[in-house]
Amino acid sequence: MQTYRRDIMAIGIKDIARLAGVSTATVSRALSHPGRVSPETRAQVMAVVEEHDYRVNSFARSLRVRRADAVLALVPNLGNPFFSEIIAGIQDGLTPAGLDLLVTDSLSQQARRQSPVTHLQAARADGLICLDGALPAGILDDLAASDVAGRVVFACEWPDGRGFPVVRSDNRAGMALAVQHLVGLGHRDFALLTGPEGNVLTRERREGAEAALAQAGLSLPPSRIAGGSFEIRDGFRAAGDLMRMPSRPTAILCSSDQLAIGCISGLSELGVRVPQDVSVVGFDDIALAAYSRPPLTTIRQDRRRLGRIAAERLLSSLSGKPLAETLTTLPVEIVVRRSTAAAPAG
Amino acid sequence: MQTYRRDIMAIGIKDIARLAGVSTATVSRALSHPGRVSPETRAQVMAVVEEHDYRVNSFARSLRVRRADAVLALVPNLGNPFFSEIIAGIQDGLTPAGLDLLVTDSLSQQARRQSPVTHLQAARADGLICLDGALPAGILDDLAASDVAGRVVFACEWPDGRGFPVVRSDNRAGMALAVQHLVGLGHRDFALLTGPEGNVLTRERREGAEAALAQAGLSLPPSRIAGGSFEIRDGFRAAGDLMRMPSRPTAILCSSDQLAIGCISGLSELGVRVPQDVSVVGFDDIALAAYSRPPLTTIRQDRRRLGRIAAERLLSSLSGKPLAETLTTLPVEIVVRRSTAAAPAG
DNA sequence: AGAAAAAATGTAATCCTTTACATGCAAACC
DNA sequence: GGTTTGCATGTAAAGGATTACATTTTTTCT
Repeated sequence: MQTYRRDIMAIGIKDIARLAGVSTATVSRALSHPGRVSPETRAQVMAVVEEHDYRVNSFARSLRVRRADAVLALVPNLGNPFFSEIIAGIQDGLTPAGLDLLVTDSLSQQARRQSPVTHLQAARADGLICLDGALPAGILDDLAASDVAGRVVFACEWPDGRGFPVVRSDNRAGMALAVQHLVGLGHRDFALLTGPEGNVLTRERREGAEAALAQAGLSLPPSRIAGGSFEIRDGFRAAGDLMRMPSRPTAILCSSDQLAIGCISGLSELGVRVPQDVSVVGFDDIALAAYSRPPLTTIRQDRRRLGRIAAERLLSSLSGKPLAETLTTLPVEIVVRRSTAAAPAG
Repeated sequence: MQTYRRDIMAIGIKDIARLAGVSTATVSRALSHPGRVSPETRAQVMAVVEEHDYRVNSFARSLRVRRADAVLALVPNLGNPFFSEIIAGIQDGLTPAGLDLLVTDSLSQQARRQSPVTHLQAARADGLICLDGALPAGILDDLAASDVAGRVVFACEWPDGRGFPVVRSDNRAGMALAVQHLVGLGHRDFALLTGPEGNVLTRERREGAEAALAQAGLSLPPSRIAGGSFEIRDGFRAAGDLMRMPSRPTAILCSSDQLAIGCISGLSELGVRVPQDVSVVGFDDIALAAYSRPPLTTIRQDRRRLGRIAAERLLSSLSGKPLAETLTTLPVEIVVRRSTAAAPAG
């Protein structure tokens, strides 16, 4: 329990009013609606404001105007650097509108046994951008409740069949691009490294891969599917599992760059050469992808843009504009580097 | 300019009071000081609160108690994943105390032409954890002003000679560890990849390297110092520069893992083998370090712990406890992997 | 010049809680 | 039994801004 108390406001609007010889209403107007006071008065007020370095108390202001001018971003796990770029994009989208950004992760929310909805209900944030598609049903019910409807958008990940507005990358198309690239190089024998069970991205990327393979007359037997998280270490582990199989794939589709890098690391340990023996493609195009050894062929998704668009969507939803479309799908592209090559003969 | 306005609070303390048949004072006490109301009354109030899912309006509350229950973290650049782990640590430190976390980066602060001090003065946050050691002098002056004194702590980076409380890793010792390791492997010819000019970490790590080399009777001529940022691409570039020199170093000290990974990537492009021809050591031990090729020998700093301790320091400073020490230096350790080996003969 | 319209400013209510102080009432004491 | 003490609760005053409405001053128009 906190016990401190700060004299946060040394000086208030009343003091400014007194010093400038006007009423508090005029001070308020001079600051928020400069056009509605005479130039002389404004100058006079501003001089006093500057001199004393006065700032409006945002609590009093928010209380009165019933607006927080802040948005909450909920990340599954703050420690995961994957999200930082999206957060930066959200910040980009919020800054021009003058909104602040609050950040929490699902883990610490649970630790405090509170739902992100609390923040909305407690009026601390005007809206929520949720990067966690795996929220418990109870929380999703809360989010769907009328009093927060129109104040939530999901980005990157999303929960199924709930009808929330979503901004995401085209995960299916991404995997299709990867498959087409590899098929073009003569690969016929594929494996897939998936993300965590139950995750939407895992599912979409798997389905995208399967659809594109089917199109090429190929299929993905269960024995060729490994993974279980987006983390490096599971890519490393999965590489081992895959190579222990009697027949080996020549191409490995990874659901994240981290998986791909771990996978390549694991393959190297086993003496398997990338791309001569096995081609590997990642997903995301994180900064390191271009500099790992070998440089990683991957699917680029513009995470920063994704964050920015999510923020913009939320903003327009907050200002009452109906959303043109509830599902926004951003294009992805393939970046061919050197972790993929023609399938080995035989 | 925002124009929306939300009926953020559907239901207020007055409604709860009416429905429970008590006064607002009693409702408030039932929620914040449960011991000060009779068990029956409390149960009755709680029932109504639960039923209507009431949350106190945090603005009204903060206005009254003059406390935000939130802390602002200022990052140089939100897009840089290096900071995510520190942020997670800060969250860890804040959560038990029930404080929220606001995040901004220096870039968007500048874009909005406002200083982080604004947030403190506007009472939006009780304290500031600053991860940016390169703030302009004007802002540092503001931070040093009496009304925010005791509400700021620097973490990871810090400004020089200002006397702010700082939590940091032992950068000098880290570099010394790296040098000793390499000297032990027979290396005599060193190069250093530095971070951005003017950065404290750049300076501390350079000085640490130079001191440790001096101790071993070695030195670092200016021609052996390259870099200029912590980014991968500069590591890549610097590798090229270094290898174009008439005589080549056998060991490269990098001021970040990103530099090291870029450097190894650049060396590989040039056909220089790591660690057979050149040993490379990084700094930070980011997640990828263990899985890059070759796995990176590096200096581990516990970023999460650093964030947590910074948060705890701030918290105790906010509650008026005088800080035992203004400078907290966390230990680092060397993690030997496979990017370092005995110096090549001759 | 006088009336009407527009602009500038002021007064005071309002946003929602918390909490100092007052009140009432029951238990504890001598 | 009559004070004293202590608990449970209520009343009402902050807390610092915004803004509807009222008022005054200035401009514009005929």
